[in-house]
Amino acid sequence: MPDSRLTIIDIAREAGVSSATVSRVLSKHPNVSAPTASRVRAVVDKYGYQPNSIARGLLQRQSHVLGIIMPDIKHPYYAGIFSAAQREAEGAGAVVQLYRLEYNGSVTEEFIRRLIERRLDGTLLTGGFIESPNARELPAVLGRLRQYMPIVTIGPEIPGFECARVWPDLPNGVRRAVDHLAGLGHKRIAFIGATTDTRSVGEREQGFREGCERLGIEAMLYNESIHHPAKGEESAVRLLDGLPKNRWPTAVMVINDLMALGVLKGLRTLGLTVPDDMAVVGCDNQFFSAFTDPPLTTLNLNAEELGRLAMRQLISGTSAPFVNAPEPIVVDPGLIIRESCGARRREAQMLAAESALKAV
Amino acid sequence: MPDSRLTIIDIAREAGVSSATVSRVLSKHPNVSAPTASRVRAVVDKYGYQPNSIARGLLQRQSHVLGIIMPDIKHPYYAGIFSAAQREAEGAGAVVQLYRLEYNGSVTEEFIRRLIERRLDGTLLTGGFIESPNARELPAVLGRLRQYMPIVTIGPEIPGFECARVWPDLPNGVRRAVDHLAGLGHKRIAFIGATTDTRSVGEREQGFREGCERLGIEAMLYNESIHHPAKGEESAVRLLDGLPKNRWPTAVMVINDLMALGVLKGLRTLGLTVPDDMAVVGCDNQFFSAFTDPPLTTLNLNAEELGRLAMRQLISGTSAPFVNAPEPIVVDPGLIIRESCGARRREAQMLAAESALKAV
DNA sequence: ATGCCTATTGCAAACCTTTACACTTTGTGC
DNA sequence: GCACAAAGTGTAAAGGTTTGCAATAGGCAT
Repeated sequence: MPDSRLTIIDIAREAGVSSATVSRVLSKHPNVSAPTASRVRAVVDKYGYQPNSIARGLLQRQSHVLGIIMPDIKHPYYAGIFSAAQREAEGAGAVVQLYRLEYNGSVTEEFIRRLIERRLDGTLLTGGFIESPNARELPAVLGRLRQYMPIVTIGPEIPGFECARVWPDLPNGVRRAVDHLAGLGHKRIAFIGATTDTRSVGEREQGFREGCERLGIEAMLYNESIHHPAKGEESAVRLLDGLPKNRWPTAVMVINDLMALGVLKGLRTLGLTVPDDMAVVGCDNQFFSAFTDPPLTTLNLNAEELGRLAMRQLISGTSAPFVNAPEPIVVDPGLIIRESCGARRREAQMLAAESALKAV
Repeated sequence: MPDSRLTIIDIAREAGVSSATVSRVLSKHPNVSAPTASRVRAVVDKYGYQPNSIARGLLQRQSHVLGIIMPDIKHPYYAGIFSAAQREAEGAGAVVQLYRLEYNGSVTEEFIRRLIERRLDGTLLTGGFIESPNARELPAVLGRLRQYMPIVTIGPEIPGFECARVWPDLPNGVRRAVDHLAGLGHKRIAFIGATTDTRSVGEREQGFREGCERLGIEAMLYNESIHHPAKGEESAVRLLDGLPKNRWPTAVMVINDLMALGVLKGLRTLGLTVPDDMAVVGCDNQFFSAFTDPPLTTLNLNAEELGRLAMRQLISGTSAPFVNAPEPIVVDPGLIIRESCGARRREAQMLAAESALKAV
């Protein structure tokens, strides 16, 4: 592989100039005469020479590589974040590396080492591992990482560690969904949450409780340990378990669309009709949510927007890395109203009644 | 940020040894006396020193960074590949970078430059851009890339360019699905494919044609330009368009599960029941496919297996980069039978009939 | 005491760029 | 003709590590 060992020195020799001049030509430095520049460029093109960004990075202490740390790229929520973040980085001439850290994992010293070693230009963290309130070591270990690179999180505030961050206003979003369901006449609403003690769960639950309380609605809470459609299917059963029919919830808010997908199937299996027997609201607005049966009403967390904003922060931070943490960016989730909550049907009925009235 | 500038020289000075000795301690080289080693380690721990992998990479001409080039990480098929590939790389102490290249993009000289510049240890390519039969420049441009790093593709053979690759046996897989539908009594089967001229489309279509021909079944082909559930919803209408009812297809094979999701919705809207009025078979076995209504029978392409195998090849290739291309690894897709094809229902009916017979 | 072998350590080159600084040449204004 | 500035180019250092080779010291056989 002759080409791959080709260095700037070889090009310089062939063009009859010094390596400095070649470097200047390649980086479009103005102080190069036109004839020299074109001679150099000819040699560069002839051999297809491409400078080694590793060597450049060493000298300039900038790798143009950004790390993204998240639990599971297969989960559409994280895929959305990653995708948008990658695009944003690409636009800035940088490239992203994925580091996986499990939902319930923790940011260990050892994990941090792997990041530091790479001398990244910055790191974007998101996932349960930065949300756990009892991770006492988190501020210290992240503080250490920050000595090497700027950090941005998509997550809640971390007590004892300030940094740039982006986060959806979950309590408000969920409250909005509860308001909507209440407006449709529901008096008993269930919430299928999670047993894991993370903020992204806690804030949803909080929003739900508050929303119900404010409206004097009966809040029924169920938690699941893992989040997968199959688990959602099971939890549909739990919703009614041991309750007389007149105490059944008439609506259910599900912690994410993946689970909601399972809940829909579970309700179907039980012979219940959505939204007539049970209204369902999900969370995430996944690509599949518009195509479930019935199409899912869901809280749009706007994963891509989160990813885009976070990466933008990170990129602007890399040029001025150690300023004080800016105000967190809060993204307000919007409710996407489809069929599963019954609002559309009701709208249609009202319209029909109206025109019937007119006809009389 | 004092720590971040800490070099091996500083550690060496503090420990009263040379940088060579520190390096040997850190890389577990045997020729270091126990007292020296522990003294060095103490200093390393004291400052939390972490070697700079950029500098190491420059010297060793190995970055332990692998590139993955694909169209869209949000698509669950690609997410599966990426996820599995990342895990495999992680297990080998390497890290992956994502480079996005649109479905219908082409591997340009400029794009290749960006990869070469990074001096990656290897590249995994997958997506329509390596499948187009009329991409005349592909062998040349990939050949150039290969001068710098080993290449593995998840894709069909590229005429004029040999490299390690992994690919599902699509014709055989689709034929298997057709056989299955024929076995259920279907005589007119539709295929919703794509207008794009890529091998992953062509091979499916080929398998479908051959499968139908062999069994004397009427093959009805429909192509869509883009693949999204919304488009699938539309294409459900096209399936019946202008046909007398007795000429309607009774089963449809859809190019992927995403589209199938839309087709299911479209059929529902038309008032058709799946699988009674129309059997549906998808392709990909996505996480949501088990939870559609009805659960989708689908051809399992095993994206994760593809990603895992490809990355494994790449990693083994990085140690011996320029050997002749090995035999391609062919993964045989399996048919996952759920409800949407009607086989389950039929099974149940036969069972019921049987026991009824016994009862008589 | 001599020679040889081994274990340990240090020296210095190499990896490939970029860039501050110095030098040469040419042009301009007086 | 001279001082000075500007433009173009080269030299060499720097970035942080690894590693071949040399050097030193100690142990052991002769």
